Amino acid sequence: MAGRSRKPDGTVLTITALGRQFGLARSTLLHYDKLGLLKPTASTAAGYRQYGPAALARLKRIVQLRAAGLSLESIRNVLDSRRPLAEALEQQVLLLNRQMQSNREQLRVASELLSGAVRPGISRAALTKQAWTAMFRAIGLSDDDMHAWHCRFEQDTPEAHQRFLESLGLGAAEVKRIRKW
Amino acid sequence: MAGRSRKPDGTVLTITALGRQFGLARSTLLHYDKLGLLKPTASTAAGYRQYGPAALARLKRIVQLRAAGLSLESIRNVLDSRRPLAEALEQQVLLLNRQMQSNREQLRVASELLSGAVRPGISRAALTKQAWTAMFRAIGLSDDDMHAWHCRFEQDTPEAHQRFLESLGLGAAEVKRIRKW
DNA sequence: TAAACTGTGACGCGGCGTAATAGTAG
DNA sequence: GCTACTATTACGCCGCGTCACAGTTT
Repeated sequence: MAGRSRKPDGTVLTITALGRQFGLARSTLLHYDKLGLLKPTASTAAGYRQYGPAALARLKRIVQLRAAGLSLESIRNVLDSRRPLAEALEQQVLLLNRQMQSNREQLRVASELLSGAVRPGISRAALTKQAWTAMFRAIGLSDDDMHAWHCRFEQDTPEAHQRFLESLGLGAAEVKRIRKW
Repeated sequence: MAGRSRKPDGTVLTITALGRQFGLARSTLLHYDKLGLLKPTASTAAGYRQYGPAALARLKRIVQLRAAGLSLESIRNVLDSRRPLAEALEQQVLLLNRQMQSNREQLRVASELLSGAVRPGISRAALTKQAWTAMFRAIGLSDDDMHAWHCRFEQDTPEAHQRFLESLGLGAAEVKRIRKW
């Protein structure tokens, strides 16, 4: 019995079975194998891929990191300890912010074209920022109140604060300035 | 002179010159030609592409629509009147919203992994929404004040209001609810 | 003649999906 | 022998960038 219980999970899966466990297609796992991202634990005499518990655990991490949008190459570097995880994630956050910035810009252009070129003079950033401060004043907040509000936001959830400022279309410089303020 | 002044712009550009006018690479225009998106107006005896005013105008629209993120295929359909512009733009807005949703989700996952799996029970949406209301209360706003604030935001810049609510990670249903409120 | 252009065609990127063909397991 | 798997190889997508090689213009 000790021999049986020593190994907590002796399951060995074929490629399609493993895919089903994670909602992935067979072609995906074939691709990962070819890239060297996820190699099968062993092979049968006929060359069938066999995935053991170790491969299963590795795939779990792969799926997790892909959910954060990391490239397969980057994931491989992290899992093979060629690169610290935190570094890859921080870079990924920067990349995602750039992408969202780009998406916002495209959304703005599409909206403008849809409505037939609205107020092309004033930049959207200024508009949105102005609208915000105007609304804060409308509910009776002074500049000091706004300052206090930013401080609280920054201390509470700095990351959300960052994203909020960026969502106004502000440049990196101004975001930094306000967060230090 | 009448013959000269009848045509307002007789400029004919070579491929690289045209590219410089729009900040595009030669390879880009070669690509557009191959796709049938932008054909040169004429050709020299040696086969050199020549772009006239009409091509210039068309390229201007192409650049504009690409700034909204439309695919080259979609742009071609619009410019060749196989598809109404508004329809393509509306579909593009939907696509961009999906992409931003996806980006937000990836950003959330990346942040969670960075901070070492923080409170996996509570959803990020709830957290962010809670943080927001908490901060509003912290500066002395009542529920009625918040209501008034949302109303103002919605009337002023409904689109920005929509994006702001989505940036909190709220689902489409809740966004709709608040906007109607 | 040399530099700076032009043409065409092919390959590469990322992350797989989709055949096509042939062998294997139950 | 039938069906459901498996293997490998190659091509397609999108929007170009980047050779490589040859001809043209200045």
